[in-house]
Amino acid sequence: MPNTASPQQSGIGAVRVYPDKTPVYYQGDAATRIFRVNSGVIMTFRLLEDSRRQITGFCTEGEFFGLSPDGEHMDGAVTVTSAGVQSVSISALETDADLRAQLLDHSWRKVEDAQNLMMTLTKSSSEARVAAFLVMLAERRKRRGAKQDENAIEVRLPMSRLDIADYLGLSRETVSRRLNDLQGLGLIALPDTHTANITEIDGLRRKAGTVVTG
Amino acid sequence: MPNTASPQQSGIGAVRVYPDKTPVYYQGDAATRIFRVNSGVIMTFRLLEDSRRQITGFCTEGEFFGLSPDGEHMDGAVTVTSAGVQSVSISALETDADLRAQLLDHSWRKVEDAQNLMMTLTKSSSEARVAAFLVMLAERRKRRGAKQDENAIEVRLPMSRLDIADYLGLSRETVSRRLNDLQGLGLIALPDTHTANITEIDGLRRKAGTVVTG
DNA sequence: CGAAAGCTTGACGAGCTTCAACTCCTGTGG
DNA sequence: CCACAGGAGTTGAAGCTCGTCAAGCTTTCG
Repeated sequence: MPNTASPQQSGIGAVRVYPDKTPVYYQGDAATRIFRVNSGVIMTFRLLEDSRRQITGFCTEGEFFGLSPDGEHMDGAVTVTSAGVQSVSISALETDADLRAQLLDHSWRKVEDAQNLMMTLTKSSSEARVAAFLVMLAERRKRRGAKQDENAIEVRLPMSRLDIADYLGLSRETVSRRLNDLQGLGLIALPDTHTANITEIDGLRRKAGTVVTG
Repeated sequence: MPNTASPQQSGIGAVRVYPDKTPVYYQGDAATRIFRVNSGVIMTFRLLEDSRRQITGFCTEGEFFGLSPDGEHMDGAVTVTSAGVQSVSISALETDADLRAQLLDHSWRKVEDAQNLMMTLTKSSSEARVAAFLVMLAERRKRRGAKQDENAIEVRLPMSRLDIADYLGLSRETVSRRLNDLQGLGLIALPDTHTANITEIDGLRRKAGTVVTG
């Protein structure tokens, strides 16, 4: 593992840039480092024996991933887009109290996100799930300070339909259908496969029922 | 709030005993304390506007609950059985490094559990979910040092069928049907509604596919 | 420019939810 | 002591949503 020299900033060590669709670590790997997204999008996922997949999260700028209690990664991580990733040895936790505090806060949020996702997965129709997914992405863009007209939020969908499906617990066909339905209802526009223009965020929220904040 | 004097053990403060089916805190309450189960069973859940419910976990001896990043509880908590609960002010985190370390570890496990549950919820048939639920309870009993014959594990089901349903994302009718199916297959016996005797844990595991460890 | 991968659309069937009726158990009051 | 009411659980029947299979279409990339 070729690690570049580490700029010491708040306990954060080596920085590295990955091309898109590149693994960062594999499920089952020894968990020796903690990761944080600098730029781009990372997704984490778990695999079953029969090669089914649950995507457990899409991580964007500022988010931690790769946390593991037992020294072994329970999920895998790949880049969706090209991404910059910081990492720090897990042993740095011993000495860096600030990092520990950050991680504790972040972990609680992760639990919250996971529970939100559970609500979406069990209690919602396919339409509600897809709507919730779009709302989540819109919220995330807004949080990142993308100041824009409320009535034409452009959301990027760098991941494939199958990725979305495996996140929402649906088939790729259903994702495709529901996206088109929402377009037919005039809530969104789909100029190309990887872009969604939200024209009625309120209507979308109503469809979503519960907002996924993860 | 009648808090008894606090036995200081590893930063854990006030102890309190609740009868069964008693709220410990409500969704939306200010999160000023952190809780830990001393005895009995607690369940945490989230509500939607339309009064649907997702049970996010059943907590038994030793488990923490009520962790919240934003000073407000995102879930509610009630006792399933009569239960002893320790609690400590959230401000104790500042001074107690040992508690912080425990919580960080516990939080990561919670994320893992939530993700396991997600796998179960999205990728499994109703039969697999119910089987996974029973295996989870059996594992938990074993972990608690209940040394017993592998071929007659008695599992208590103190929660209602609806509670199980809301945990597994099913209807109570389906839970009922699948439990009876498993009994018909000779994998379990149901002497009464709140007891399941697992007679073939391996067969049950096979049905479950993925084991829920939460 | 052509091949491969990703996406969409249609038809069909399985599995779960919903609705409804009935049973069982518990507790309460006459 | 028994009748009755209410909640929880079970069981049956019908309907709908979503997954699966299959074919056609579009985008991407060498």
